[in-house]
Amino acid sequence: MATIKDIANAAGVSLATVSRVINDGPKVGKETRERVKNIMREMGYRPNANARALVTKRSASLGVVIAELLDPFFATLAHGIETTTRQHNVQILMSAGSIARETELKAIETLLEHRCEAMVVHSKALDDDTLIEFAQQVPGFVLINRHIKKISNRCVWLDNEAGGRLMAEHVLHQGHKKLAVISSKYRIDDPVERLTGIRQAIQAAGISLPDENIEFASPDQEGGETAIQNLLTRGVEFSAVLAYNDAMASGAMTMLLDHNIPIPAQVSVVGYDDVILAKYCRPKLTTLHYPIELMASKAAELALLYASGIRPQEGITYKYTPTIVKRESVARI
Amino acid sequence: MATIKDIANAAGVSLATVSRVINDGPKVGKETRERVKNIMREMGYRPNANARALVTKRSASLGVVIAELLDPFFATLAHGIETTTRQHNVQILMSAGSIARETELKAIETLLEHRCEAMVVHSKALDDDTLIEFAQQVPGFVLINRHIKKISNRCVWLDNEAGGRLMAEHVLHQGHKKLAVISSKYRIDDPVERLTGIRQAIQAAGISLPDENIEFASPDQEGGETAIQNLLTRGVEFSAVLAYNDAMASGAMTMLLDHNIPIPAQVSVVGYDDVILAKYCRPKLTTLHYPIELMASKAAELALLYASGIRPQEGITYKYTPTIVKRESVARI
DNA sequence: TTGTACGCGTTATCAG
DNA sequence: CTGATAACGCGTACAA
Repeated sequence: MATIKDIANAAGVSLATVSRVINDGPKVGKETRERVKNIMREMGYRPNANARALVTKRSASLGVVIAELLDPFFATLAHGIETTTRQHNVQILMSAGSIARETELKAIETLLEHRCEAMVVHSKALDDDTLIEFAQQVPGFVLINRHIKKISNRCVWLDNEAGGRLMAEHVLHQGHKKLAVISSKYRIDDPVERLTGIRQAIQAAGISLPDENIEFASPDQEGGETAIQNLLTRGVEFSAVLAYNDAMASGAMTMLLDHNIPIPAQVSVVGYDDVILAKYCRPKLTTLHYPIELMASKAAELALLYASGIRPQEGITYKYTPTIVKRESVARI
Repeated sequence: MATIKDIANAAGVSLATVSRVINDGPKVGKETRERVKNIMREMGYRPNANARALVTKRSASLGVVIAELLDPFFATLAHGIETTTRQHNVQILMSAGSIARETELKAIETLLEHRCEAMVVHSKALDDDTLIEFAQQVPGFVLINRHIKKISNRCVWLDNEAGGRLMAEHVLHQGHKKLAVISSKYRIDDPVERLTGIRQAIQAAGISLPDENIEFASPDQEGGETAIQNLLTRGVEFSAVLAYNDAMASGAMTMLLDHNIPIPAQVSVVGYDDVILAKYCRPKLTTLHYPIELMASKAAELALLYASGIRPQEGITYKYTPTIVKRESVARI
């Protein structure tokens, strides 16, 4: 592959001149510029990003760490990042962290080796201190879907508690008194925050939520199915179920319908996230809209901004609030 | 960030020695090695991937070009690549091509600038010659979901025609005689190949497929809805509909159910791709399984292999065939 | 306006 | 076993 040197030789000019026309440098003769450009085109010249990154110490690329590309939630997240990086002509280095300490760490470290100064990372397995350290080390380090007070201005996150309240309030307003909750069995923050919000709303309504009305399972369709199965088996009575996410809600609906329990006629279901399947399943799922694409765009923008030298504003943070999307899975009783 | 030089100074050895311990070089004293390793750890040293790529001319990263991260099909594809690259300790450079000539080209060129010798690209907008040229230029250039004869051994693709035949044969075997087809309005190869297969099977069964029974729309849920709407409006009679993909099938089901047409009691629906939503929608979708994750893994492996210097075998190609997955959306009549 | 020379962080080739 | 030293491709002060 042709180098800057080859071009210089072919054009009968020096390396410096070629470099200048590549970067639209200031002082180059009109005709020299044209001549060099033509030669570059003829020889199919492409600047070597590695060499460039080496000397400029900037990489024009943004590192991304997410849990799992397969998951529609993360696909949406990735998409949000991709659209904004593309506008900035920035490449994405993508890694999956799998919500495992070792993997997440490895992913970030590899990104570090590539010297990308901008990163948006979704980490649930690493502890605060580790993340704070990375944030100190990398100017454009931004966390998504997590809030660490010490580095608030590097966090783009969702108010999960508010979300929990909202979903509970919605069914309460529809007259439901007996609620069931199917939550995630994984001990990360999100499920406990959402559950906390749910409890607040229920308590405020003067109702109780017995422990036996709460099921913990894997946060996917299968988990939703088994959770409902357990609830049904134990004879728990409920007219509404609040799910940890849309996948669980979908599984729940499947299992309820399999038991000839009509939705929402007999039981209402509320999801969380508003991923694509919420619109696809039947009945269409009433759920909480998680503006993850928007948040991801914001995170990417911040990462790029901070990486470019702008210091993050002190004391600020980027908190988003979910909103309820009413579709067909909730009925008034 | 500490460089190899800093480590050398701190350890009182030369650059060469440090480089050797980093790469597990052959001849280094046991104790020197330990000492250097400790210093590296203390100083938080991380090799600079850019510098390394510059001198070795190898990048330990694989470029990916797909249409759209949001689409579950591509998410699955990306996931397949990710799992195999992770095993090989290879970073992913991810780009979205949006099925647009300019964008796809730009994406590949950026990857080229990063000098990644391995790439798996999904391109529908670029012409054969352009792609062939890239294949010549990049040893590890592999196409996924496309077949170009001249570079067969760089192609991992699906036999779309066979798929079309299979889906048609399935409903024909179930006794259906009046079929409708909802296809994609985009003029890329896939829809015409699938349609060709469908036609072959129908013809072989001695049945006809009038043009008015075929609708072209955007290959998503909305397109599926409008396609069915058009069919219904025009009074076309059919007992089975073959969709271009699962999203369209899902949209079709929604619209049919909205018209109080039970599925599969009155109308059967078959999808294509077997993306995640096929299991989530109700009734669960009978569809063709597109082994895209497997294919993506294969493509990544080939790309890495070819990039490592192994020459692709002449005359070989990587053709996959879809298989029917029977769920609940097709009935015998 | 153009050219020279140095440095970015590594690897690799020689000598010792 | 270890150490100089020359690349790798490019950007950029400093000269000319």
